[in-house]
Amino acid sequence: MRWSKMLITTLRDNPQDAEIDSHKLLVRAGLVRKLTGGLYTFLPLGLRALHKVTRIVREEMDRAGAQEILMPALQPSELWEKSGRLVTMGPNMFTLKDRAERLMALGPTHEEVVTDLITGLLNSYRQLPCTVYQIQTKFRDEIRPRFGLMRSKEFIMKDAYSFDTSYDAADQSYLAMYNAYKRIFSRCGLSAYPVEADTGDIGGKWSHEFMVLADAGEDGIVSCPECGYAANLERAERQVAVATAETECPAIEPIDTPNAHTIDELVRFLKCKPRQLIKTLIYMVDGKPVALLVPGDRDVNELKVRRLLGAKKVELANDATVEEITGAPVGFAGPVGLANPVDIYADQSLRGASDRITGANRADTHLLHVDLARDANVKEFLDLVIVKSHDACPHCGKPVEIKRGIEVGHVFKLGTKYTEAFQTKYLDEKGAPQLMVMGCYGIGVTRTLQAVIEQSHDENGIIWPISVAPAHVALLSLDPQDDSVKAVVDMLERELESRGVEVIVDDREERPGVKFKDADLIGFPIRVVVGAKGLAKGGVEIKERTSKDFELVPAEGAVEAIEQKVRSLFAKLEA
RNA sequence: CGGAGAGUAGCGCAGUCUGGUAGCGCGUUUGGUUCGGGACCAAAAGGCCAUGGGUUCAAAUCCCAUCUCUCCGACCA
Repeated sequence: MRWSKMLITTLRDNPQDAEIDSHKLLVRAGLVRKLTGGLYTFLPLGLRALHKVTRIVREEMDRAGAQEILMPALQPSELWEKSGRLVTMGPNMFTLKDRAERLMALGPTHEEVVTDLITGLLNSYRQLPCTVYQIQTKFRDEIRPRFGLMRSKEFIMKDAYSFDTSYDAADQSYLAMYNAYKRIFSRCGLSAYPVEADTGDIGGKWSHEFMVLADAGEDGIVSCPECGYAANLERAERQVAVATAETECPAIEPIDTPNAHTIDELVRFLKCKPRQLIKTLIYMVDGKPVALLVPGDRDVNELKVRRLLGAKKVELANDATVEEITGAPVGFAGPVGLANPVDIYADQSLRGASDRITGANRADTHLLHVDLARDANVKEFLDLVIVKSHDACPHCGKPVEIKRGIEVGHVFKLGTKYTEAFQTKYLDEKGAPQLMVMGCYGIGVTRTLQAVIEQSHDENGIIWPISVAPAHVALLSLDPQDDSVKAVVDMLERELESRGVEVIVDDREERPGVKFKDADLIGFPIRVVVGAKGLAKGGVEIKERTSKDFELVPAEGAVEAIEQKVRSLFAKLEA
């Protein structure tokens, strides 16, 4: 393939609207072009790389025994009513009406469609287990698309769904996908690792996310270097020391704290430590106000609250509600003496908390010497807070670390959430109808592509792992007019292509520097340089994108040497 | 949706405060000199200054409204 004939436009400057390196490089290397926020066109080079990823995904899905299907992106909204997700997923969905005024949705995911499909398709234990997958464009009306392909309104997802006769059997299907995922990401040259995750709107009992470590990642990952525990920050738990026997707590004493609304202000004013304070936050849980108590140096994890209280929606109450519940302006809430008592939940670390400072539910006043057991009516002690670095690992008690990561895949044990809603049953050996047990498994294909770039680049550009590179080899013809150079270039292109090595020949009338810069920017794993000078010195130059030096190989032996290099780069990824 | 910033040539930007002929660099086209890590000289093409409305003799510039994009929070592959 000839560079001069291809639609390749590299940019010297970073695009003004890109923030993270991978996004800048996607645009600068001419892989994608933005149409508008959250919508991108894949240009030839970008599409080639994307196809590499989808091919790997396909191969590994097939190897794991999943069967490829293709479901409609356009779906009737009744399906979503049936599963009850029109409410939870609703705002994220693009909906429209057909000419008969029927409400339709552009699929953000396909649990509904696939469950509906299987319900009518399979009805015997003999047909199970069954795992199907598709690679398809998904649509989500993201509140804030960002970072290029990382979070966009339209993206390509591989979604797979498993159907089994029992929870044990479903565990096997889950494991098969889990292992396939590990292979997929390592074949893409990514170091992705699984962490425990929240199941969110998809639902189900248990899930793992596959995370690519990157500072630009949107997720926090809690991990324990000691025992290997790893979880999404949203999900992560911590061990809490058993409350020691407290000394006798003095009687409650109000204290004036003018204008001290925040923990910081209080700490400065009272000259105490944040952990001596108890933060009282009024939350709306499915429309009902509750009070949540956490230590002064902690933040509430709203996802945990949602899960523990079995709620659909959890949000901080507005100022008016806070004033109504506490009888005081925002900033002075406390568990003792609420004007309109509500259910009080406290973080587990506050069990036995004594001699603490809380708001007094009165303007500019706090209470000293509060003993939760004695003075407050706590309904339940729960794990409510966001884990911090150095917290105790929930498994082994050693301090945990917090890193950032990009979620490239997510596997869920769904159980019967959807098969129940759709009455997806099979007949067992005794002829009795049973609900199927489901799992679902997603990979953000376009996001994975960007994650590769985020994890593998330098100041000169992308460093493609050979498995996903737009082409294996960039063949630079430094003197396109020179007959001997031309002869070698033509021979190499022909021979390499006949052996299945993908080559892009830079045959442009450009100075060498331009070609070197572009080859580095786009990030071809192998660079072959043919120039009059090199030929005079004895041959062509072969260089890996990752190394500084090149090998000079006689033109006659170059094809073998290049093919060898391609093979060994692939072998490294398989290892 | 809340908070912050930005829309001027394909890309990156100046000009806006203080109204008066729309500019620079890269890229593109043509000619020439160059040619192993983003060359140089000369010439050229390319703009409804986001949109709509005002103010003014005169608006990229001042005022009002709208739209779009980017960043920080909640959502997610």
